Amino acid sequence: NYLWKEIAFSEATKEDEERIQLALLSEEATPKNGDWAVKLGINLFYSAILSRSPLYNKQMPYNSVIYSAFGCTSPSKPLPEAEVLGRRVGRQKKIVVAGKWCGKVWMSNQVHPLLVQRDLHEEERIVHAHLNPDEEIGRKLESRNKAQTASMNRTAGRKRSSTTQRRKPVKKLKFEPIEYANTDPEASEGDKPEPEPRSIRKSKTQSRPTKRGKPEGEEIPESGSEDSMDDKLLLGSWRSARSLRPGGKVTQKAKVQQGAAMDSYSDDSLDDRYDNVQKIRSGRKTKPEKKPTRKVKPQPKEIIGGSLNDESPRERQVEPTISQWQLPKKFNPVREDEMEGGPSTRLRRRAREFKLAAKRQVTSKGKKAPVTKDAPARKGPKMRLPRPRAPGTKRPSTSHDRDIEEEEEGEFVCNIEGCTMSFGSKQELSLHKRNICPVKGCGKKFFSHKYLVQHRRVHMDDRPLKCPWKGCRMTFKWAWARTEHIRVHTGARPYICNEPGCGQTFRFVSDFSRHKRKTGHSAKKTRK
Amino acid sequence: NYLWKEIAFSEATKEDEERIQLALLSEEATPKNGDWAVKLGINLFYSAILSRSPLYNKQMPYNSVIYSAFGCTSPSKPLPEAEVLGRRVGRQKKIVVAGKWCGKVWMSNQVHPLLVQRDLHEEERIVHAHLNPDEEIGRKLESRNKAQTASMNRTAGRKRSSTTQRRKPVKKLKFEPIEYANTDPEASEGDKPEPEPRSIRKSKTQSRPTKRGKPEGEEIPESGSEDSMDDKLLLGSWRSARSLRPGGKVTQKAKVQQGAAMDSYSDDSLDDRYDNVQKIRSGRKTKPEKKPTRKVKPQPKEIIGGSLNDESPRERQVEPTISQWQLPKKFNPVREDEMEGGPSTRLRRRAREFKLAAKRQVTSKGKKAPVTKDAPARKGPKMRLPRPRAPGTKRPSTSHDRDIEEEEEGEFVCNIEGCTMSFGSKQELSLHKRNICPVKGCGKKFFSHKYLVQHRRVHMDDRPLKCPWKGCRMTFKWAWARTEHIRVHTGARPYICNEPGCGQTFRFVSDFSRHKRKTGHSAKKTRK
DNA sequence: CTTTCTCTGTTTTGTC
DNA sequence: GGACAAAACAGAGAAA
DNA sequence: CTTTCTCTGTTTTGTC
DNA sequence: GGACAAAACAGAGAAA
Repeated sequence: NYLWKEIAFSEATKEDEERIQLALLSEEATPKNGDWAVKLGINLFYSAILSRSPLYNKQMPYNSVIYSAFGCTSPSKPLPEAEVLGRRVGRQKKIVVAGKWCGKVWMSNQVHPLLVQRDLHEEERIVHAHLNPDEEIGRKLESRNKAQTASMNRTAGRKRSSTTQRRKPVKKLKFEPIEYANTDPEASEGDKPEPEPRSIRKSKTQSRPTKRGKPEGEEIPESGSEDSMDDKLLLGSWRSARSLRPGGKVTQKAKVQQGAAMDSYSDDSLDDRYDNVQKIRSGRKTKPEKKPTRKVKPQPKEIIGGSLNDESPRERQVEPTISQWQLPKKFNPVREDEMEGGPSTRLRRRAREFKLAAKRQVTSKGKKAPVTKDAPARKGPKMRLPRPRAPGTKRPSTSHDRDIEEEEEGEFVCNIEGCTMSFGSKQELSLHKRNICPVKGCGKKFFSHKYLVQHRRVHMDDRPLKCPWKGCRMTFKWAWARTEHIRVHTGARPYICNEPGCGQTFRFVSDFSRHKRKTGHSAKKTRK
Repeated sequence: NYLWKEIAFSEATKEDEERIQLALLSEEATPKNGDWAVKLGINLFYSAILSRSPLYNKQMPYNSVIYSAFGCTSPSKPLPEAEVLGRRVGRQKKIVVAGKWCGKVWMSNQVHPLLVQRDLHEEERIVHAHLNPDEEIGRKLESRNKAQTASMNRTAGRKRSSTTQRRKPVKKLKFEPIEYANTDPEASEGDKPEPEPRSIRKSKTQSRPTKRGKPEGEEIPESGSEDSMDDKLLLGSWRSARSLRPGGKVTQKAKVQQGAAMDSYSDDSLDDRYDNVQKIRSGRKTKPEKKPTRKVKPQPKEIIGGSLNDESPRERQVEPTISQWQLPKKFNPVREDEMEGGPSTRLRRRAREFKLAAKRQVTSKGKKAPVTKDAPARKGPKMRLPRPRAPGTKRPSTSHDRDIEEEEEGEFVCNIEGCTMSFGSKQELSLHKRNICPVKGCGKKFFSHKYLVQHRRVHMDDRPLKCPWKGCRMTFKWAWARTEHIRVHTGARPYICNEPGCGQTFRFVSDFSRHKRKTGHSAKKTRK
């Protein structure tokens, strides 16, 4: 029973604004909509509703404009139009560093570029400049309909019934969402690794070798440093065949280059790099590989003694000592765990699962594996000081010292297809060949042997993928985690429910998938 | 007017506990003490007081035992003795992941090993196992006085008057604090770099070359990969002479190795690695190098256009685009800044200083520096795709892609003593030689030319030093920051005021130094 | 105001 | 179609 | 319970 | 003593 006016928000009177504010309180006003803005990844109404809750204002970085327009202030005291030539004034107490902390606080100062108020020309430029993968499609829309986008934030707050398209882009918008919802073409591109000049991808040339799974000519050091690129991070009992085969010893040179590829964004590039994993010492029982808690376990005396006795003032390093504190599980003498092959499910079970898996773990604990005797005590110094050096020479700097453990161990090499992993004990190799992670306390079983290699990163501390956002310190083990994380910065909500009349948007696959599961919406895939 | 009982806390009656609780509320009960516990880095009384404030319980990770004993619960309802064989039960809702986030939340679940309750034998083992640099001296004390430590948390809550030493360690404790206060011998060791096999330290052999500051025989690629180790991170206009001289071009190989030394803990090892810095384009005015804000600046159209036009679906990368969003300052056409040499103070001025420095910055903006023309537009694609590659070959994975910028630019090489830096413009070199940071918006002046090289890391996003704590993701640019951060985990408070009767402890130099400044305590240095 | 903690330019310490 | 890598999904799950 | 966001084992998509 | 690197200091300053 109200005749909707069609005016730009900037021209709205106080009365209009009050009416908008009231509309937001209405019961019928559900936060799901089919607005075209949603198709761009911005649910204005939804955001406006949330903006009125003090709980959520920090969680809407990209919605600061909406927030200032429809936020918690009482309708009678409309917020000042805070936009001056694209800069917001006031409001924020202090200019928050972008990415100082990549948490809620951090985000509260960012504005989605599509929401930045400015004149149309500037708008176009910024939109172009600020594109990111998740907004790619949005940008295409944008360039076709600048005027619309520029005035976008003035159309917020209308009722759902008025959200059907009133401007030119109508038809295009109707079609675009399909692509927009599920493709991040450039994010994918961004994750592409720098191809190794030649020698890295040789796994392709090795067509199912039946014995030892190792192609010939592999260790030819033709390309020198590049060739040893993926022999980095030689942690513990797993290591790549290449570093192993030539002499059974990893060269110092290879060690120096360990960190070389640390920071490529490619998920896959990890595969080559994670050719090593946390050390497993079958002679000692370890705690389940779960996050350390404050519980401190008693530890065998002689081990600690050995570690401490090593301290010559010059040679002793801080990391090994600290590591021992951090990782009491490593030396945990408790022996009640049993292993009989880990679980194998489509989905992870976490935390609780770990404990169970740990119980099931490790059958033959009596037999000592080769070369595992006094390793723990010698570990620190050994790994930090590969060999005595002349005074005045620098040690080659190894990367991620805390993650690197010595690469002695017996040679139990996997002979499966393209697999080049080796282990310190027959048992570990056996588990590995049955697609079971041999890490103590893990014991998970996988459908794919290939994945087993990637799985190792779960047990390592390295997080080689970095958020590309300036100043953001977030790091990741998985490319997908990074891909989705970036949306925290961009504010993109690329998942849009196709259900007629729903139009809910989601920033993360997981939430979209839950939505579909619960509501039954969008049974068919949005994409293709 | 109360006769102090000397009983173990575990044997205290409810009445005793109530009395203790009340004592904590007393006005005379000041949080500074000279208790022996303080000498061990733990101020029990102080902690007990703080533990009663809900504001602080999260900030006392290492004090959870104290917290549960003297915390906020009302005296009439004494907390359950929550320690069972060294594991705390109840209280904590869930086992918090150690280091999932290295913030307040993270720490709230840790217990200082010296506070863990268990039998004496276990205690000894744990204390040894959990040593960290800052606790080194404490450990020595500890091993001499096990019994004392084991019962430590039962002696809390007494009045100050009773804190003078009642047990054997008295005399030793009187002497130890001197060393304990200021030395972290092992933390220092931990930060030692891995020395480069030979070629890195050659700056020593180059004794004050007068022209171009470059020793002969430098570019001999004898040690191959090791030699190029410190030519990593060739960002922008600064780069090391070594990568420059051999051919004026950085080899792809060198690039591949960029990340190699990323994670050594050495502060100094950074020096060799940070031979490059953010790109400065003298042809364009940039914003002061300060943390990005949400303000989005209008940008020159042609630049954006150039950037966007580059997008072939395969070649376009995500990082460059995002970088442009993140770094609008890079393209900021505002031209009001002036440069006339930065400030030179003993202490940093931050934030505000930046703005001032920016104003003073950059004198000769009219002259175009060589080779700076269209760099911005081409930057992204160029740096991501050093050259066309055959399909199917991987790109060499560069580390920290977001930090790397192309290394074209003119050759303005510093000829100062051991300096090997080069710049894209005469102006930049000139500033550099006057010990002024040529980064736009910085312009700080330094006392030491050497430090200028280290200073570059301030302008880079890389944080190659990692917290060695298991699971902690904190990263640092400065070794000292890391060294002090580790105390967050260990709970160590190695700074102890020597003023008779004061005995206050501090975890960070800064706080200690403020204490001394304000109180006049400990005018003479604690250490030697 | 407080406490906790990080950043960084200069000073101090340590080593050769 | 096959093989393979890259990307995405879909759940679990932590945190507030 | 909610929303926001990360982790990871498997599935889907893309490329050759 | 000198030169140099490594460590520490001492302030600023952010955050709660």
